[in-house]
Amino acid sequence: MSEKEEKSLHREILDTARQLLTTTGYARLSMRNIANKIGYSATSIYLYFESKDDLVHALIDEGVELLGSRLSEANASESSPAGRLEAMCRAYVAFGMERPEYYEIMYVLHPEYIKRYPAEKYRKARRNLEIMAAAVEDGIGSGVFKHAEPMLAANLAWTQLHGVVTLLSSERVDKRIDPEKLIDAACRHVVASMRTWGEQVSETSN
Amino acid sequence: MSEKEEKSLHREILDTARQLLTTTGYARLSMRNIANKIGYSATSIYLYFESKDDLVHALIDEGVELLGSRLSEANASESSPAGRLEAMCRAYVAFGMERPEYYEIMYVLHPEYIKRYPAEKYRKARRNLEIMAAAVEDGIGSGVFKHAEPMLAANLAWTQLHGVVTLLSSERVDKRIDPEKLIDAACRHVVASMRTWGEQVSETSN
DNA sequence: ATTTTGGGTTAACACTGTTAACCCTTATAA
DNA sequence: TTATAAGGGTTAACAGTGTTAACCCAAAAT
Repeated sequence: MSEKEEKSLHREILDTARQLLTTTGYARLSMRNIANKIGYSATSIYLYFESKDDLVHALIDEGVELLGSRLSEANASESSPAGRLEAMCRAYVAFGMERPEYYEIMYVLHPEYIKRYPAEKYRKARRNLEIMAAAVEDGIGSGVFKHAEPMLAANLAWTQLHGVVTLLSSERVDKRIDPEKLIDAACRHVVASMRTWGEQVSETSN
Repeated sequence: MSEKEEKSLHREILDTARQLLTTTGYARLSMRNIANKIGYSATSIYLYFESKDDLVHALIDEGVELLGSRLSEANASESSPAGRLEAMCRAYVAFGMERPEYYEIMYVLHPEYIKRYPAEKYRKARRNLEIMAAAVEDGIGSGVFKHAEPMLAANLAWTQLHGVVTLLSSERVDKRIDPEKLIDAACRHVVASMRTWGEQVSETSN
């Protein structure tokens, strides 16, 4: 409270929570831990946040924003639909691997432990997927991608990337598998599948 | 203690834990909850299990076994490598969607909350992936699949399926997407990608 | 001068996993 | 037969969690 006392407690709490989250992980992000770090009592946090979930939702917001800017950046770095899509895939995985704590509260934690992300805020989160869907649509428009449903395709891509991120960063993938190779395969894979969609409707009988 | 008193407490604890897990989820699986249901004190559980993690590991064992039998069954239900692989994909996702509580403790919970699954037991869990890898190898052998690294391919398939299961069952996928369609796309997709691997090494410049 | 209010506190509740100390019955040993 | 040991269970307690209720005090408003 020496130099910047108008740095509202709301901000200070959020800053400390973020720092605690990124350094020690969600498991050790407790109201009392936050309060201790800033020299207040734990209950004073409730003057600025409805609940711990409310606080975490604010952090999720930051994460969504962060990922969004990464995706937009990747999207702008390439011109072709395929190039844009692949760049975004790599950006998505990179975000997930570099900021596992953010990723955890955003996409991993069970809704049992952390209350539902408010419906209104969903739109911003969904926007991120729509950026990818747009690239898919462009690809379809220019004929390089053959796919009937862009949203379905984008979600399929998302599940692939999400699977790679979560299994890798929870260290469940066999160590004999090179993570970089897996990531690379997944990203190239997502793009490749957009090109060849029609051929796979054939029955898998042989 | 009336009819079957030789049903050891060890078993009784495990049975109650499983029931509690599958009905109320991991979030409400506590030592005291288990103990109350069987009329013992919470600490008596420690006479039969080292810790809560130890107990959960036993449940994970069951889950691994369950999934394993499902995969084997699927593997045996078809003859062609492609058919076997696709059947296993569907079996994997079906297991994940039907038994989300098992799936959660097996593949979702952060190692921060639940201690590392013992290294020795890993082999059994890994066996499940190896069943899938075997189908991939067979496909390569018979020429229908073009892939250099079966283990990498199997892991890539795994990440795709895992992503679908986790995002769907945590209800993070937009409701306008039909879950069945997404699952179907993912499974067909995994198989299809095995057939056309060589073509995707080309640069994504257009 | 009195009242209201904003911003903070402490105490407490109901949980969690886990440990230490104890208790009682049964089986074993001297 | 008596003393000892062991098995199987208990209660009390610790350190931690999110959250609520009651309180307290200084500053602003009436």
